[in-house]
Amino acid sequence: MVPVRVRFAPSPTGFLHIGGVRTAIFNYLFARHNDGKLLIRIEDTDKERSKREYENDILDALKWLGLEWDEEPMRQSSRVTRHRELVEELVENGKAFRCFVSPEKAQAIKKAEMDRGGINAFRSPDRELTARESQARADAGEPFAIRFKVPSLDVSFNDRVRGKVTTPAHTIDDFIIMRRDNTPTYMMAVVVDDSEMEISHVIRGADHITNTPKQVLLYEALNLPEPEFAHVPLILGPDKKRLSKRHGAAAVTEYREQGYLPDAVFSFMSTLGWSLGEEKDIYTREELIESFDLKGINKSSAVFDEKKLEWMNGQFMSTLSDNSIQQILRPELARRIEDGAYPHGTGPMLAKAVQLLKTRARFPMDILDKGGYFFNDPTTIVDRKAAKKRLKDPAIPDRLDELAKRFSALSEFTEETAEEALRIYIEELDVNAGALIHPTRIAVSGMGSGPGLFELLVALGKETTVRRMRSLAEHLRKHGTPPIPDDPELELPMIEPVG
RNA sequence: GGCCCCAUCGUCUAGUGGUUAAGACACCAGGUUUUCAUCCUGGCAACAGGAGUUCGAUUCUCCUUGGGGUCACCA
Repeated sequence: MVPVRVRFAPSPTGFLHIGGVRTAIFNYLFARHNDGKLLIRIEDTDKERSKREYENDILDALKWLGLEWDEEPMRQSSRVTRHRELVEELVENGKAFRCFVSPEKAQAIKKAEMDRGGINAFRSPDRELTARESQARADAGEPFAIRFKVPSLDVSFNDRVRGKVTTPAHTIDDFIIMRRDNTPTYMMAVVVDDSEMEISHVIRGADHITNTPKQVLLYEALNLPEPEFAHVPLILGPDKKRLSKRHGAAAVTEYREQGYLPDAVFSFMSTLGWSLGEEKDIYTREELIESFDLKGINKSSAVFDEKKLEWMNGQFMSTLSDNSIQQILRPELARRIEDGAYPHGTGPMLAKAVQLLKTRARFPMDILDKGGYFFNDPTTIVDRKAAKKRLKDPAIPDRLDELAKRFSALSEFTEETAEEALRIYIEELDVNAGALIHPTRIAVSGMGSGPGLFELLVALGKETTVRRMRSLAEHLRKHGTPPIPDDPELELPMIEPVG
């Protein structure tokens, strides 16, 4: 049994895409499950488009997801000498040949074949040039690329996901293995590198499926053992088109910025297109490593459902300790205090905000974004609907004032005493509890919904509660309407430092 | 268009030659005289179509349809 060695081989021509991540995850899982190695190979043979910044982005994204690799990442460009050697070898033993046909001409030949409805792949007119003539033209300085001389036998390989895949030889072009500028192409480089890196299993996207027969041909010509192949189905957008930048946040780093937890993304992507056959929705990293198997990979492509990812993020959030959520939020909170968005000295409110809001939040940042009232007096009521519905009774200002007065008189301000005070008052008024509870919630938080009222009041403290209630009462009396934002599109409450 | 691949609720998936075809997300309705963005309960909702094999097909075979991939001197 050969040791398991797999590789993730991104090309640094763009940011790491959420679809690419799944391939990386499958490779990682397969390696860990089998006590094998995961290697990274940067496929940068396209000098024009490869950028070092993308390379860094990709590596950062992998680290963020906890996809630790073994051995140093390798750059394919560092191996061109070796690639050339083997190209040369293929030319010498007649398995590849110099092709002097210009790119334009080759293109025209292919187009002509297609136009007449032909089914034959490109066969270079130069494939049967004698060695001597070929050499002579090269010596004369005529530009050439090197093409592989595709044999006439059909090619097949065994795919661990789809089973046997067979391709008729006449559908495979005499493909280029070295360009006219003397640089080896991807097709040549992958085969040589996978072989020399001793890759046991090539796990990659299904978009590579049609490349595989060509690579198999190369393995045979080079007399190298083939790895196992597993082509995982592509991920689709909601429109059933292959997932791409057009579908919104596609770069992994964007998910990180949006507040997705690495474990949630990891778990979600793992179970997209793979399943164990049991009714379980959420797996931990350990469980995934424990049970991952190529057999569980589906044949059909899957649509990426961001709503479900969001939900899962919420699930993972609730497994996090208050402390680690605070940890995540602390830098941003510090920034907001620095910017003056929140007053100094409000840092300690973070613990309370996290405690009360974490089960309701799907992203850590929700706690800050929707819980600004833990740090600041609300000056407007963002939830217009709630404001209109809950504050229309003209008796509300007086009631808020009266309740505030009663709260203020409490020697101990606890959930029990606060609730008792409110209950007594509603009984006196002979109204529903909601008639007082909702206006109070809006007064202290500016929101129509949130944590249970009494725990919220206690978390904010008596002083703050009373102040905010009186402030809303005053506004209502003075203006006759709730302080709703002028701009109906306005989403964030206007913030003013606490006086 | 050629070639390759795929096909169970809107989405992700489970499943079997005979099942009330299961779960999750989403959605809807309740659980509230304390909201919802948490939690609980319930509901809606699928075997693409047509032949064939079979006592019996969602399951096996073929065709059709639909979807995807790929057809670079990119990777």
